[in-house]
Amino acid sequence: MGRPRTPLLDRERITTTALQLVDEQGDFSVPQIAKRLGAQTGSVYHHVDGREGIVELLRERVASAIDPRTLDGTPWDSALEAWARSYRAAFAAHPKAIPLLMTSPVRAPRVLEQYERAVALLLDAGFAAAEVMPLLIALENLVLGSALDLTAPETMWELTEETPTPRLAEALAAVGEGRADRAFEVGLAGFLAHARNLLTPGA
Amino acid sequence: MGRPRTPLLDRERITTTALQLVDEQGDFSVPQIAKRLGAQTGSVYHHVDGREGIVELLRERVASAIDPRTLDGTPWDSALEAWARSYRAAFAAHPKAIPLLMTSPVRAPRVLEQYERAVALLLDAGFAAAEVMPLLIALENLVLGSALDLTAPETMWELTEETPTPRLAEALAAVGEGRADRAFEVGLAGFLAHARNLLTPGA
DNA sequence: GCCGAAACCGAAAGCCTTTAGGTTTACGGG
DNA sequence: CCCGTAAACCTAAAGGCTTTCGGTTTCGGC
Repeated sequence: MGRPRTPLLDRERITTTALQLVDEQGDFSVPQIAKRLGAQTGSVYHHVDGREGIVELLRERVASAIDPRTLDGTPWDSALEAWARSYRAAFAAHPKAIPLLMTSPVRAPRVLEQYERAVALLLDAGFAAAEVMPLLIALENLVLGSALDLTAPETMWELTEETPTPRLAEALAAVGEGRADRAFEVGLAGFLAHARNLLTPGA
Repeated sequence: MGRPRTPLLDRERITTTALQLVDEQGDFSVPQIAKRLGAQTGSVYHHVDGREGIVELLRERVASAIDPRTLDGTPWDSALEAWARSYRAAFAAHPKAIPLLMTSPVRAPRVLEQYERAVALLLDAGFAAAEVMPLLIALENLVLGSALDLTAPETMWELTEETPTPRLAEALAAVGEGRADRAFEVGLAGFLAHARNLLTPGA
């Protein structure tokens, strides 16, 4: 006991282990992390700001896969589309983490910076200040919502025989594998068309 | 002790108390419910299928405010729009319940029936079977996402002084009060336009 | 070589979910 | 009217979680 010769814990390893647990189970706990890293539960708290702090580390880790250069592209709508796709791909790589990340406020600097740049992109494109956030929020809802769908169909609707829903079952069967992807494409196309029309009506 | 002359607990009262707690705190626990109803924790489990069962009761309760007659309207796009607004209003009445309801599968018969009828509406309108679910999922994402925004601005982004985000702050200030509502309107308009164009291209 | 800081352990408080067995009351059939 | 069964509640407990606190050993800078 006492301080070990080579450290057992650090923020990197804690984050990696937490993400592994989330990918496997859809959730994590501090004792689980400690056990996998061969340490005691309490020791984790020396490196991290409580459970919420670990969630924030997960957010940074997942969001680090978003390519910020997409926001440098032109024209603005192509840049926004590329950003949305990169955003979605990052979260799609860890679909089970999405419920965890959607329900707590965004504190992570990396993520806030991306939004700062997205706001700048739209303002520079000529959107009114009051229009920008509604657009970005709508886009975020689209990205996260459709990424949430990636956690298997059964996760969202649980069809039972007591409640017959033949046409719902039919529609679910018809769309097949790429269900979540198609919902994303549908939503994204609609969003971009509407945004373009907002900027230059009837163009 | 023993069986009381007049019952302390039933599913109705448990649901109502749970919803009160969620409206106040954004969450509930079984001991909290029991305490408010003057019973012991374990007794609640005689009426309800565990914590998950209470969540499902909450879903039914909240969703019961959705007006199913909206889906009977014509034309299909007006009906869908009315349904989306009613759907959103129901969840907007209990914004803090949304994180709880978004992360667990839908089992509630009342809710499944609504989806069954929405599918029927779109199929009868002429949409291809494979198109229906992507559309409904996109709409659901829009409704729940923008309803989630209603839980106060601070809940979503926590701006700190260490990470300067002037233009994000500017955009947030510019949109002001009705932020979530505007995001919904923007998203809904875009969605409907896109759906109409899917059915009759270029009309 | 010393001393403060860092990293870990052990233990504990206080919450939670869920199950099990015991006790009293209500209700329906004989 | 009586009696047995089922319902509704309580007490108790197991096992998990988050978080804090004090103690112990090791590292690193001076």
